[in-house]
Amino acid sequence: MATLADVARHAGVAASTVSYVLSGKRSVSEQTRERVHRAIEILNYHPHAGARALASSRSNVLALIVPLRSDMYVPVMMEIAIGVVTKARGYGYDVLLLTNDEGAEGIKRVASSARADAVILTDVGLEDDRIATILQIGVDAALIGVPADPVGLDCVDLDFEAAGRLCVDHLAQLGHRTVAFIGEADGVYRRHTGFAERTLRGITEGAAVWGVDLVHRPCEGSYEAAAGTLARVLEERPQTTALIVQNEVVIPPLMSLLRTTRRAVPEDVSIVALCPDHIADQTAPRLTSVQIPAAELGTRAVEILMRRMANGGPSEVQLIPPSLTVRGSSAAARTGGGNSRHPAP
Amino acid sequence: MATLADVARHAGVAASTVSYVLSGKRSVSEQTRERVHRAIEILNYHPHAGARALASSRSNVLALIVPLRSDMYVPVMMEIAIGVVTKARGYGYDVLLLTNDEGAEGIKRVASSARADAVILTDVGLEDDRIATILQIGVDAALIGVPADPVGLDCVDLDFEAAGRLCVDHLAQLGHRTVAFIGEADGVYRRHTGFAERTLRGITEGAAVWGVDLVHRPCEGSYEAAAGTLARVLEERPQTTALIVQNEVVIPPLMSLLRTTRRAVPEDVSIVALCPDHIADQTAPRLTSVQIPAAELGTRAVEILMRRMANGGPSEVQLIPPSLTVRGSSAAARTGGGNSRHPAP
DNA sequence: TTGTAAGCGTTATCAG
DNA sequence: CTGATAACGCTTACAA
Repeated sequence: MATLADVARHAGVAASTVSYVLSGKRSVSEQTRERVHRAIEILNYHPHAGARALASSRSNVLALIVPLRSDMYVPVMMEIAIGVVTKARGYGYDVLLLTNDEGAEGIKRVASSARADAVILTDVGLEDDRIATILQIGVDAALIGVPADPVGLDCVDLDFEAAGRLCVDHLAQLGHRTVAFIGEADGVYRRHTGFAERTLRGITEGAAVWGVDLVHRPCEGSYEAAAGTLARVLEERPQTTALIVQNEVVIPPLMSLLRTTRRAVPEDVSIVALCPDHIADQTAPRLTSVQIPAAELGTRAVEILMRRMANGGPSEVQLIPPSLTVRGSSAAARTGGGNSRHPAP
Repeated sequence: MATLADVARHAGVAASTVSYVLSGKRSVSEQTRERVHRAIEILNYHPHAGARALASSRSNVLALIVPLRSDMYVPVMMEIAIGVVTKARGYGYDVLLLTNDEGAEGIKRVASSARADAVILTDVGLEDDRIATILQIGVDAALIGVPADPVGLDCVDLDFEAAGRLCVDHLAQLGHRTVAFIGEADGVYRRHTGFAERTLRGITEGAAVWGVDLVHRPCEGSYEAAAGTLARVLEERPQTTALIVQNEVVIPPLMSLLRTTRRAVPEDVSIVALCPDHIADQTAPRLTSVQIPAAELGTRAVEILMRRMANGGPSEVQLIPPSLTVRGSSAAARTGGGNSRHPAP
């Protein structure tokens, strides 16, 4: 492997000049720059990342911490990761992938060993123990998700509360008065995951405002869970005309159950989902949904970090405004004073 | 941040001694080792990764290259990544996440800048341009997937050919004689993705051996695609009694379509899937399936690299034998000489 | 516009 | 069993 010194020798310049050509931190005459570049080309020179990190005390690496839990929707995670990596590369950064089983220790490790310059946290809970570590060691960080107390932290997330409200608004405007919210698995709420609780709040408040009669049912990802939850909802509240669904894996079973029990979507039951667009596009009928902008969450997190590492400045919470796309799964509620075609026995 | 020198001073020993305490590369008296460890504790010392990489010319980092294509099943990718990261940590390695949009350049970059010691490739095609790069720069690599010419390469994959044959065996033994294979999206075959072609070959050969009448239908992930594919298959070959499905995302639409058209699974149509277990468990009835051992692929890739970086030795191709789990979606074919309840008009 | 040289924090060789 | 010390390859004042 050629070193900077080799390049300098070959180009007949000082080592520092080569370095400056590469970093652009001081002006270099067109001539010598050319010569240096040629030498780099010829010798196939690649700067040694470790040496660079040592001398500059910057690793040009971002650490991305992902959960290894399986009760979260994986494709969203993956999309975030892709977004992060792609954006980071645009700034000349690489991305280190950490799982959460190292917990806060992992963050401490990569930060204090200077393996990474900054950290991106995903799946942030309302009370998240990793936050204490971040504040304590003072590593630059961006959170995807908003904790209960975001003071001094850079966060980005979909505005889930507004998203929840948006779902209710849409249904209420269509005349729906009895709505069920099929949510994430119970554990997600017990962990006080921010996005889940905020969505619930938005939906609850929206329902109160519109006078919509609402129930919330957490739901695991299996077919049985979906079946049980749906059956219970329809039995207890046969006048239900609309479903809001936040648990993406439960959408396919839900759809086929409705079909099996001969309830047409959207004629008998309207559905509004909170999910990535490509999920909403894969069902028949397509789902009216509030989009989860996963890739954008990733790229924004990177942008936040780049800004922070350059400027400093005050921390901020970025809430991305939700947008609801009307597709085929929602329609005006069956008229007739809340009666249903499927009255209780 | 405390440095090794600080620790040495605090413990009253030479810097080299501290280094040796950490690496264990030469014996140190119980006493001094204690003192050093105490100093490390007190000063909260963490070795500087860059300095280490520079001095030892090993980064202790693995690079994992993932595709950013969306026509591959994402959860499998994620599971592989989790497996890789977890296993790598066990060996003291961190994992750098690269997307394939840098292509072979990305590999070159991290390898020649010594950002990573070795590379793990996923989504390996039969003819993969990244292989040339790997061989050329001589970086240690493990491929998840097997190229057409694996000479000199370390590979690991599910034995997809055997997996395909296994599916046919199972169905044939149940008396099925007309089978459709719903495969990956057309692009996957056009890219000559190894696993897809091998599966097809296994299925084709199995069908030939058993005298099973087989059609292969590539299928995109949308509901419409699934619907179209299924409709066409059933129209053209109404005597079809079994489906082999390799495209995980079309499973939910397929199931609900069968339900809608009043074909019972497994009474009218048997289904065998090639997919991760948790997918097979999420439908009703649960799917008879050949498991895709995603996490194991990841951990094996790491093990291969660790062995290679330690020993050298000849390269190897590890094909994990498939295992078929019988669940509720497959049953004996309807008897009666291949007649169907749904004859052509 | 360019060169010189002092680190950056480890590892590993060579003595003792 | 332990200590000095020369690399490792690059960045960045400080000079010229």
